[in-house]
Amino acid sequence: MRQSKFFMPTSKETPADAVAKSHQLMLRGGYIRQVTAGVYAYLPLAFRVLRKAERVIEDEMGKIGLAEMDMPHLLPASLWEESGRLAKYGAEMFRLKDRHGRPSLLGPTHEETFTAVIAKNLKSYKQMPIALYQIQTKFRDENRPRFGLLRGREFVMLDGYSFAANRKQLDQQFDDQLAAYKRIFARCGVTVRPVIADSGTMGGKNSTEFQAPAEIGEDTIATNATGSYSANLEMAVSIDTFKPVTTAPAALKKVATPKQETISELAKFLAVPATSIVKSVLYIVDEKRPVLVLIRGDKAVNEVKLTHLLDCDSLREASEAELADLVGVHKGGVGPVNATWAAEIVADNTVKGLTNVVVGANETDYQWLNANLDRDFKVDRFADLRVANAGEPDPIDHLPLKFTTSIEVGHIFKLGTYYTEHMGANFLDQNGKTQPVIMGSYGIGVSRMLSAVVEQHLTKFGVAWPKEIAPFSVHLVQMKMKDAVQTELAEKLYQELSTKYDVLYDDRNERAGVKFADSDLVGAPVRVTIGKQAADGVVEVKRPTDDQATSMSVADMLAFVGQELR
RNA sequence: CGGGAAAUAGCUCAGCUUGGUAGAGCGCUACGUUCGGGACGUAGAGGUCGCAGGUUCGAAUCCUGUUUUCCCGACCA
Repeated sequence: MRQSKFFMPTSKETPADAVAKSHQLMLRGGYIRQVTAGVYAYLPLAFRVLRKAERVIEDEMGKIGLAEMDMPHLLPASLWEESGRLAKYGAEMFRLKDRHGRPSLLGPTHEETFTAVIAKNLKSYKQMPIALYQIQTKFRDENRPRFGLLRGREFVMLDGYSFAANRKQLDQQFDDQLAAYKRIFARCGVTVRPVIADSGTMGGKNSTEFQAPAEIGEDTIATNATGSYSANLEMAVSIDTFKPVTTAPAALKKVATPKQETISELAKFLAVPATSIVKSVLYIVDEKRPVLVLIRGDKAVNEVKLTHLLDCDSLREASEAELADLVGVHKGGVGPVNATWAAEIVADNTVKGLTNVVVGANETDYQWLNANLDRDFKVDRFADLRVANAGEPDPIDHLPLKFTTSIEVGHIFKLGTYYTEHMGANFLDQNGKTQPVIMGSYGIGVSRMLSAVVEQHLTKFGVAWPKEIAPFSVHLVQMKMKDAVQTELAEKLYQELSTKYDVLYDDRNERAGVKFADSDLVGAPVRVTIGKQAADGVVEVKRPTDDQATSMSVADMLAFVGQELR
């Protein structure tokens, strides 16, 4: 490609709206342009990277025997009614009506669509195991799109679905996907950690996210030093190292704690450690059931764990208005003693073994002292409901957990029979018995992965693209367009290199500084500069991570390029 | 969805407090001088000041509404 014909509007200045480095780089480098919030035009550079990443995915999917296909983006809402997700998916979905008034939507994911097709066309165990995938644009009306391609309202995703007649087949399919995903990320130059993850409201097992540690990111992962344990913070389990001191139960006593709304304020006011306070948080479950959650004062409630325990579709903290209505107190005064308004009281394991604790008295500005479990309040269920803390021992090897912000670039899990049961995707097994098809679900955020790659491969002035997905493999930069000797050599090398590699030839009549700066933004694995030494058949070679270029003969350069791009 | 901020030239921003008819740098065009890390000079093109209404002799500036974008949080198969 001749750069004079290419389109990459670069700029010196950083756009004001971009915060993430990857976002800035892609805007400055002319990779993307925003069209509206969370929606971007992929300019030629980004498009090339995207296409190459897709080719890597197609290659690896082919290796594990998956056929690629393409589902429609425009879907009837009725499909989602069948699965029961129309209401659950809620505001995230782009909904529209066609001219006949039929409710429709733009596909945010395609479990339903695949299951519907399978339900009609897969009838025998002999047709399984089988798995299919597609790479296409998804639509999600995100509340808050951000960081460029990291979270868009329109984004490119690989989504794959496996269909199995039995658990063993599913396990094999899952393992194949896991291996393929590892190869895909390795080839795309993304450093990832597979972590234990939540599988969401539709259930599922072995939920594994591929997390790319980066400076920015929307997730936090907890890992130990050896990597024997790594989990998304929302699922992370850690060992509580606090050892409660048991004291003889003392008499319950009500004390005034005016205007003490938080645990730290309360601890200071009463001169007790936070570990002697039991925090009570009222949750509204599925918009109707008030559930009181107890946890030791120094810990925080993990809502994902709580959702799993309660097996609910939604939950949220009660609002001040609801607290006033149900309990008659401000936040901070809620407690488990005589909490008759709670449909259920659940507690985190940290509450076990505590004696003579401080709890809210269900009266604004009053707390009970010396409250004791079973004597003064009851707990219906105990479970691990807390957010793990950095530094706590992991549950496998008891090594301290380290927290890292990261980008979720992939997610695979064993979905099971949720959709197939709801949508009647059944088959006949060897015994002629009807069974629901067992599904697996696999996804990679392809456009998001671009952000992750850039975040992980930034250089001082630009980016160093991994060779398999670099927009160009070689950037041929001619210093002086008016120099006939340079032009002759450049044209010759352009032809020669183009037979084997993707070459961008900077044939623009620009100053050296402009060319180098743009070249840093293109981030090709090898830059070949044709300058003053062209007459001697000498060129300069530089990789994005090299501090300076190296002069070498054309022959050496060709060998070097071959080595680098092998 | 809650909280905060912003919207003026293609980009980055100033001007607004204290109303008087639009500015800078970069980019763009032409010419000249330069020519290996985003050159310099001269001359130019380019703006419904997000939109609507109000106050006023007069509004980028003050008031009201509205739209959009960004940030923090919540949410996120």
